[in-house]
Amino acid sequence: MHEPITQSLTADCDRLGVGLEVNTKLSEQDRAVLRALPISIRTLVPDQILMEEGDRPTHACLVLSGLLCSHKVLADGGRQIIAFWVAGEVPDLQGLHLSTMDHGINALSTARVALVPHQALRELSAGNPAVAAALWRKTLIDAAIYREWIASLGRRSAYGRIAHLICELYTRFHAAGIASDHTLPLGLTQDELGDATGLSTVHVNRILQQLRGEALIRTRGREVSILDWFGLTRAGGFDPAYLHLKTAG
Amino acid sequence: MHEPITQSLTADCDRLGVGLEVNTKLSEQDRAVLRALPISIRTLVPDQILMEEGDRPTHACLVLSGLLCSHKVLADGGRQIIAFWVAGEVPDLQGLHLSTMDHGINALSTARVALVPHQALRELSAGNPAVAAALWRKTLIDAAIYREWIASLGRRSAYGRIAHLICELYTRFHAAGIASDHTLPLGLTQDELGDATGLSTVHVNRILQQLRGEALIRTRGREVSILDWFGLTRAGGFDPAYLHLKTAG
DNA sequence: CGAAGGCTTGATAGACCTCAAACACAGTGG
DNA sequence: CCACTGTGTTTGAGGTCTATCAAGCCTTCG
Repeated sequence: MHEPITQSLTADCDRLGVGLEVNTKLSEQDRAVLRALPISIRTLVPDQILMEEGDRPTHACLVLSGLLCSHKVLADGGRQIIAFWVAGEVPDLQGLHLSTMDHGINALSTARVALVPHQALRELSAGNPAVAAALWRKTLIDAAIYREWIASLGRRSAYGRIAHLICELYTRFHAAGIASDHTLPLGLTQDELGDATGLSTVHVNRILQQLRGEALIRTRGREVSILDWFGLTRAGGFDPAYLHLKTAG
Repeated sequence: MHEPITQSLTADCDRLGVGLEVNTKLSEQDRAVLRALPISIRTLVPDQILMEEGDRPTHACLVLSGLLCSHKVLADGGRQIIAFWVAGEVPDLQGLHLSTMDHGINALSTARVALVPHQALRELSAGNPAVAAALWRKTLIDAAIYREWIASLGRRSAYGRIAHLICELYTRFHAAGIASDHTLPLGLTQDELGDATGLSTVHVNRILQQLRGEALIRTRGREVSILDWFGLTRAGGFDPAYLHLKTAG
């Protein structure tokens, strides 16, 4: 917990620009504008709820560190995780133009977030088309990921879904500078993995055993190492085009 | 095919404004700007492909009449429908800021579409913040629908999924002025219904029989009538909040 | 009238879920 | 230092939901 405060705050101020640059090239001027946004920083503990369905937030939330998720709770009490959010991302960017939350957001690990007033972001967008386009583009990429999840949930087997999810998360963590060496500090329980893939905990466990048995992955605690990247992408039918990474055009 | 051309063209020119007004209030001036967009009209036959995964379109497509869908094809040949698009909607609005299509778009019925150059839409957005916000907002609502589909595919039974889809499509068709009296001119085969809900044709057929047997719906050809709206919403766990209709705030 | 596409039905198989219990591990308090 | 506790993981057995296969039927349309 004894982080070098000054350095950390500097990095924090730049986190949105860095996050957007995963997908979009920004000018130094644009990044300066983003650094100037007023933020207040908050620390979340695991499972802490940031927003709930029906809320009408006035601030957007930028993830500085840790992992957050969006989720929906169904009538029968079942939970479905809709999305994962890593450092540099804004889980509730849609709040800029939709007043009421149609899902909840909570922390999955200890996490630090920066709260930014919607008003400040809207004014910035109005005055700076390049930044507005970058933010819009980011919301479109979020939607592209939703589309891939729809395909995954609708047409992939449990085996394929989990393999695909690991591929996606590794690629995104890697692009965000959080993972390297094919090792993914995932921090998810098998229960949460099930809520994301529409499977039961028990079945997630058995699929993970299968993936380990085939020497595609290794798990140590809640960290996943990918032993055979090509094999895993084949198992999940993973093609990163839908992530629209800057490096991939 | 002998439509009254003049009247039709007038309505066509206004279709984008009318479509956006389903979710967002526009000024008369904004609608005038939208009417001034350069468009070229094209007629599609059922199953005709408009765009394929990997394409880099230069025009956006506005649906004037008929039904279109977005879909993904998986490695094993399985198909998942990602979204349905009705009159007034723009299936590939994400193309404004994402250069490469990550999914395909095709017509499900005979359909008329208007092609609008991306460049014209971008310039319009740059010069008119209200219209830009309306377009952005529409892409965010598309994403909200994706989120609901993720929850549906992940956590609802076949029975709930189909009931929910019928509720959603009736609500959207109704908002678009295409359906009324709880009768939905759906025009989908059971095969297509299965591709949207991640189910086999055979199972879709059995679920429809169940819904009919419970007097929730009636089908005549490819038209669905909802006999018991409240019962159907309960069967599907349907709450229209996620559609962010203008009338609902 | 024939052909094609879509709908319906039955039988069987398999994927995945539920329930229940044992096990592993980290954190806590005595 | 060691029970104790709680959370998460693993295992087994049985059941349910949904897929697959195969065939017959019905409607539409040329």
